[in-house]
Amino acid sequence: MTKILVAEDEEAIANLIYMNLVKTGYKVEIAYDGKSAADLMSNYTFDLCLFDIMLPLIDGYELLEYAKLLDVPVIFLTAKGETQDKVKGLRLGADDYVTKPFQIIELLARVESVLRRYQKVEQVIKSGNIELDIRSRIVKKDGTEIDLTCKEFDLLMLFMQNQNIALYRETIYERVWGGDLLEGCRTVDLHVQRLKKKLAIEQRIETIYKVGYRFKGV
Amino acid sequence: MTKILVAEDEEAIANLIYMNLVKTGYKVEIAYDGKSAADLMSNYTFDLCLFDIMLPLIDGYELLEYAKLLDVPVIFLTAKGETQDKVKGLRLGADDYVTKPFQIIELLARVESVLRRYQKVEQVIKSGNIELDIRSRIVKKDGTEIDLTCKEFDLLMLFMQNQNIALYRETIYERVWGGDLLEGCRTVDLHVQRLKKKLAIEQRIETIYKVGYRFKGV
DNA sequence: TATATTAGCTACAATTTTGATACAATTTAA
DNA sequence: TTAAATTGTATCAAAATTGTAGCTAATATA
Repeated sequence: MTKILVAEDEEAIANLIYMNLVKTGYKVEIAYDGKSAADLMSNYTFDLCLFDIMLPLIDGYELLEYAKLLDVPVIFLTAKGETQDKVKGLRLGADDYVTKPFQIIELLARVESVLRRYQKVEQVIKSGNIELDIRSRIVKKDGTEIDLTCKEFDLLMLFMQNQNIALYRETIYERVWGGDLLEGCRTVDLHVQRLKKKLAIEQRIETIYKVGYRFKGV
Repeated sequence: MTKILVAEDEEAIANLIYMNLVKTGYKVEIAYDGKSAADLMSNYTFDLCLFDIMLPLIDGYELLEYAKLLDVPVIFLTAKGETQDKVKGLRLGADDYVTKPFQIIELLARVESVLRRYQKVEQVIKSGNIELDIRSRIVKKDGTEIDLTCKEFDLLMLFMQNQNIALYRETIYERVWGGDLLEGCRTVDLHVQRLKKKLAIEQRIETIYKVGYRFKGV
């Protein structure tokens, strides 16, 4: 999951950003001052940072230097539309710049753009000895590649994205095949079966009688 | 010397940009409409493009697509401060965006920033015994040059820029040919086949049934 | 325990997808 | 202009995936 660090001292703006990023599917940490942001950076790995320039304790420019050191892309947020700041930010190596007040959709677009550029979008899901890479569509068990068909891969991806969650047959069908599951259709069962067999993970995919299946996480 | 293409129909702005870029030490070509810009792009290699969005004959968005095909970074210039345009531009893959009226120093900073960002991107991609130089469009295998056609080169470049990533036929078509892949069109398959044969790398381009192809990195 | 429903299993056939080759259309070069 | 190269379409064969059918085993409930 893609992790984003937001350093912003105005709580209202921080919350607005937080909610929208989370809703979009990112994992987000908030720091209300520069010191906390730096601490978070040294303890966790982030895929992207959003920094206000004017921050208590440590300002955005200093944070930027630190982020560059760690090779994490940075987008600056600032109330000042002043050109001088923009120039300084970009010269120092910020990846982008958004001026407050900004439309949230613009921020999201820039976030996406920078992430795409950096290819930091996380795409590998691990669970026990199973590893699924969404980008390459390669599945490994104990490090050795397992050859899955298209549907099998999609099914496993759904399971691994929803570990320890009961998935109704209807839900599975809808998410993997699209459309509605017809009465008496055994397609889902059959594919679950094939997946179990290929990966030899009979015990990790539990059948929930009259409901569907559940992939046990570790 | 770094070469920049400016496509801008307002002469006053074009001149302002031209003078400042030249003064900073860049080599600059000006096009007053989209068609001339496209012609220049096909005849010369640029390191960066500055495109106005609203242009006679061919608009900035179309030029962007062409530039992306040639792997040239693009900064959009536009009079419209509208968020929608910004979003559209960034989504389509523009590297940055400057709204008119802009301070020339801000434009210069963004130019510098994008160039710096791109110069980090290697112009020669190596993978095993295969070596692809984007600028000279030369491909070598075990040090000896392999003669590829235009499409074959673009295809290989896409593969080498996306090693170990499952590329959907739709994506491949969009990125190499542009536009949408029509139902039942076998063009991608055929070119992959030809590429495999010419380079004798059958084992390095894997077919992903019902999805597309994957170039195995080393 | 009996019964009805639900899920597991196997085989097979239909469909879809891909590989290979030939050939025509178009563009580029001589 | 002619020749050569590139590019895409058509066709056929081969391969893989996918879902149905039919049977058996398991489960829940009365």
